[in-house]
Amino acid sequence: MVITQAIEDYLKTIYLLGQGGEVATSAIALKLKVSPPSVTGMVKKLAEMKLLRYTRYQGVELTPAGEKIALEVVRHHRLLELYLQEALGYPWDKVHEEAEKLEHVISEEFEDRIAEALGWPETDPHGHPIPTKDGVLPAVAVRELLAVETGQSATVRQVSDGDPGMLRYLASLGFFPGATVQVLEKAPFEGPLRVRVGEAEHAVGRELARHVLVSAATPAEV
Amino acid sequence: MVITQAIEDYLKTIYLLGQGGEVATSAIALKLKVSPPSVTGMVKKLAEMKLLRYTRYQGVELTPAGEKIALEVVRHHRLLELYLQEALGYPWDKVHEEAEKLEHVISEEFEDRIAEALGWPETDPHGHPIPTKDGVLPAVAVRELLAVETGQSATVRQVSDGDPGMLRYLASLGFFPGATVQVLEKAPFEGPLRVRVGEAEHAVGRELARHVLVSAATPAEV
DNA sequence: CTAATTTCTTAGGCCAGACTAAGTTCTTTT
DNA sequence: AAAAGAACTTAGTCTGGCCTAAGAAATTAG
Repeated sequence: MVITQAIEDYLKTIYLLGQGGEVATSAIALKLKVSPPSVTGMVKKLAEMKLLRYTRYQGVELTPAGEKIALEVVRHHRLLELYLQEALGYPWDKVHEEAEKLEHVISEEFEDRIAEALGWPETDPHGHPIPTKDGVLPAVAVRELLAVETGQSATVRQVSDGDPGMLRYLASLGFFPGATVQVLEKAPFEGPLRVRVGEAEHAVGRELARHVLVSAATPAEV
Repeated sequence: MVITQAIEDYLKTIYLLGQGGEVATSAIALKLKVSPPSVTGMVKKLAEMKLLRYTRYQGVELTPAGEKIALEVVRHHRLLELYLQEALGYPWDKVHEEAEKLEHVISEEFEDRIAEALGWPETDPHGHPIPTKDGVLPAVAVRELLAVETGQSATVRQVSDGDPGMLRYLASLGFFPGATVQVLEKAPFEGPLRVRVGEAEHAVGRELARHVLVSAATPAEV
């Protein structure tokens, strides 16, 4: 059973989309930028390999074996992101793209050495937890910024990567892991949020806000 | 015109085998561990792409365009080898294998950043010159250890990578770039050489000696 | 509850890059 | 210079991973 790069990419994507549930083939197609029939084909193959369970017309769910591989790839990805930033001085918004290519190629040895160089870190530059070597994803209690009550404060925990443009924009507003944010006002319907981040106040669209995850404010630690 | 990893590997291999001349398809097949027909097929395609000149039943030679790509890959490879050793503490004999995978994947940005971190180095851990960004391979005047006169001394310049076992063995005898070696005696026919490396004396087979390149002794710099 | 729409799958093909088996052409030997 | 051997190529296949076009199931609408 040979695990190709394509397979790794499917498993990783399914894992990230799936966090606790079935994943639709169309969602996978969208994320991987391939056609839906390609996904169906690959998904059948992965089911044969016992890396996931597949029910026609319904969806897909990783088996423990599939999840294990996915977590290895995610670990590689997040360690690489952090390493690129910390050791090579990559800007925040460029680490994702490079890690995307390297994650499929590095050896166990490489993984260990950068993990060591980084002091066995637990989160990547965007605040995402790094799975451990034995395939456990440290749980973090976060909720969407949208869920914060008007007037309440919270600490930014994660900012979703993927789109460098959005990431740059969020960064320009001050949304980094660790930053404190206060929700001043939520416009009704799908209107924007008024928030305070550090000194500044901004209006933030809902779509954008959905990419910011926070935990209860812990001002002391900032 | 899409340059795949396979194409990069062919061009690199042809370049390294070719240093000034035609390369036989069988040599490529041997090095890349593919069948001769596979090489013929690929070589035809590369000729179409104007990356090399190909004469049936004869051999192959890179065009400037092909050589440019080859040199980029070689630059990646050698920078990576050095980075793995210097920055991540890889042992001498393991850098090659990892670099072999990474060389096809890293971006220009990555290349620049590790080059900078290393202080724009000129040779890799095995003593091979690193091509510059604009595709020039710094010339180094070296000859085979076998060519050294009996009684003469020389400075080790390069040790060919590729086979980790051989590399480890050579290292155990003291053959690093920079080491001084004296040829004490050459057995006739294909017999071994007696050499002194540092304090120790060793008998070295011709095959092994062929992998050690030296320049005129410059004791001062050691 | 049927019809329209969306979502997913099947069918059939393409391309890259590898392979084996069966020729060619070049080289060496005698 | 003919024959034997080595080196290289052609022919025909296979596999992985993708695609489009067309059909089946599930969902939503009326």
